[in-house]
Amino acid sequence: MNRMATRRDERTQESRRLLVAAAAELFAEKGYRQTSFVDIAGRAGISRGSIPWHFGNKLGLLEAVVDDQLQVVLAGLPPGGEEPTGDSLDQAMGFIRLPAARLFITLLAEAVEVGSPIREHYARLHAALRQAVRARVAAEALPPGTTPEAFTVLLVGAVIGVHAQWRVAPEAVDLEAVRTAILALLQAGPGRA
Amino acid sequence: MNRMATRRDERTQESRRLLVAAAAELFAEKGYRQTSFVDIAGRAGISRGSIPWHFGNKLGLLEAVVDDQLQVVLAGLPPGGEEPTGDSLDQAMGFIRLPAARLFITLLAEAVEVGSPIREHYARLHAALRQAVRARVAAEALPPGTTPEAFTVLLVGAVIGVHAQWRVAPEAVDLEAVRTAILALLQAGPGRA
DNA sequence: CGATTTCTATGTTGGCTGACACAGGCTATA
DNA sequence: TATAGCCTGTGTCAGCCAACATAGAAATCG
Repeated sequence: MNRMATRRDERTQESRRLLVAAAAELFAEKGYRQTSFVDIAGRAGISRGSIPWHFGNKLGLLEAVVDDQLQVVLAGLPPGGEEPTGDSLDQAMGFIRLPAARLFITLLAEAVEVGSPIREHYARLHAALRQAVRARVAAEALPPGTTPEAFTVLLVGAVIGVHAQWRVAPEAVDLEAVRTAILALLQAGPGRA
Repeated sequence: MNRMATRRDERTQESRRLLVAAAAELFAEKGYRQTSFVDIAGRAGISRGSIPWHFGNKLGLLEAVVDDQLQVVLAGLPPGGEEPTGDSLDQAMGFIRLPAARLFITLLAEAVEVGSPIREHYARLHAALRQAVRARVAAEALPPGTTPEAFTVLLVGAVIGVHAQWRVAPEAVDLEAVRTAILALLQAGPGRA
């Protein structure tokens, strides 16, 4: 039989929630590497030492943030979303402005900036995109002149935006691929952390 | 080579000091069993959970209190103490009013009250007294009509008072016997703890 | 430049807090 | 007198905080 939820559990979940929320905001604002534990803890109103305690290390926090935001995406559009009006990827790009999408774009852009081996993950991300938009959007409609790096950034944003807008079934999006790629990209780069 | 004292050490020692001081006061006021962790923690301004954390259990705290107060006794009289003026145990009894002595008296009285097997320790305490006052006071001068329990209480108080007043050499006082007896007495009795 | 110091940020850990589990005593009810 | 429920108090432990150790970057010096 399952245990009842205790006040301890509630406190733990609340702390994690606050930290993840604060980190998501700051990562989107300043990027992953430019955001320190002090920044996050200050915004969340929790002590700095609690971050590695909860998430092991900074990458663990990023992982929690990514997973959380992917869940936000899966939850669908905000109330009042209208029916899709087009099927080109350019239109899908418009939805990159969604907060969750903004975060992923920022993270990917940062990965490119710090020189992560983004090409290694290109194929996988591309496959994820194709799988996601196969039903409604032709992946071939993407602008062909962009560099692989920028292309990938756009792809991920598109995966998110397309999914949110056209309500592609969750099974159709290989979110695990997106998640793995983002984490690997930010982990690989050299830097102060 | 020994490590430098850190702020952590200081905090630990300060917390222990506050708790021992608060416990010593409350034990002397209300007795050992009637004093709860909440009482002690409240007076010390420290959380209740810290007491067993620092001292293992309530008896560990009592042990720390006893040791601390014995050290106070060993430290000698307050400045300005005059030379001893008498050598009877009755005079020594006057010093039972010393705060440290008051604590021990209270603890022993409580041990008697809860029915600890105080007689088992009588011989040892008596020997401690004889050893302490041999140089200046005749143990045989004690009032002979008192009950063994009250007698023991008085003995311990006298050990402390005599020592403090006449500056008996520390080696002459079997403080370990006093300490052991007090702890054993309070530990043995049945009670709510 | 290279060496040295200072600064900043992360990861680790000792110490503290308060929720929880449990035991023993007390009270109410039959 | 039994029995059940309540209350009080101790001991344990997950969670949190902040000091400490350390590494890498940046600044400063020779």
